[in-house]
Amino acid sequence: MANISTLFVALSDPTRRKLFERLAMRAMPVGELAKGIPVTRPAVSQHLKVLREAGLVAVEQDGTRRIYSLDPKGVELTRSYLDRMWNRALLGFKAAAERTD
Amino acid sequence: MANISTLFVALSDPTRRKLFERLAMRAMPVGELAKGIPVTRPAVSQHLKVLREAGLVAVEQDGTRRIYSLDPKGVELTRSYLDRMWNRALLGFKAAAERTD
DNA sequence: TTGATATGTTAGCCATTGCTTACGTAAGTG
DNA sequence: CACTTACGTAAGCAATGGCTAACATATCAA
Repeated sequence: MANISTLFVALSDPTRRKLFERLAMRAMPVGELAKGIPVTRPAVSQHLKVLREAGLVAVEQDGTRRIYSLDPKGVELTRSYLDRMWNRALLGFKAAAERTD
Repeated sequence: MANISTLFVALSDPTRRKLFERLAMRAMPVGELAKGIPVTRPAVSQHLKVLREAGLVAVEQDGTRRIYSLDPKGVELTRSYLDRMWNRALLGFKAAAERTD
């Protein structure tokens, strides 16, 4: 799981992001997630698979239901990628400023 | 520019991410960016347009060349979105833990 | 102006992907 | 056991998107 590509692809779809945002509020089973989202339940399952394989959400079985929740792992990986790029840019700006002296 | 959708869509393509990463190292004109990337220069221009409209890179004209550089704005917006989701999840975990007591 | 350099834009093609419908599966209930 | 509930999977379709080739534009130099 969880290369950068998979993470950004997962978060690039509006429906998937909506699911992700609701799971950030609180853990939920698939059926409840499907309500209030204008796509069918199978579509939700497919989206959850993408989010899960990216490491952005986690599943826990409870009887016949599967409780999905936000997975810190994927969030952290995405954040660290952006931080890395940001730090690179800072170093670059600094180097450029010193060359200007 | 710069709704969350546009940002994640921009970063979800490997070629665009490669351009973004190189611009994080240092500012560059289009021609130099196109070298070392296995797509044609027009494709690079199209990708840069997407990154620019997302607020992830900025342009500055220098004669016939256009120098692209990383734009902190888009990076910051993406980071803050992830932080927001992460904080939501923390609140949720906390509330769930208190209900368990 | 003429030419060269550097870049953006357009049209069209092919692969990807998000959606629905239909089906498969597994855990509870009578 | 049969039945229901909750969910995942597969097939097929329509829309999106990234790519190339060809063209348009703009700046500088001679």
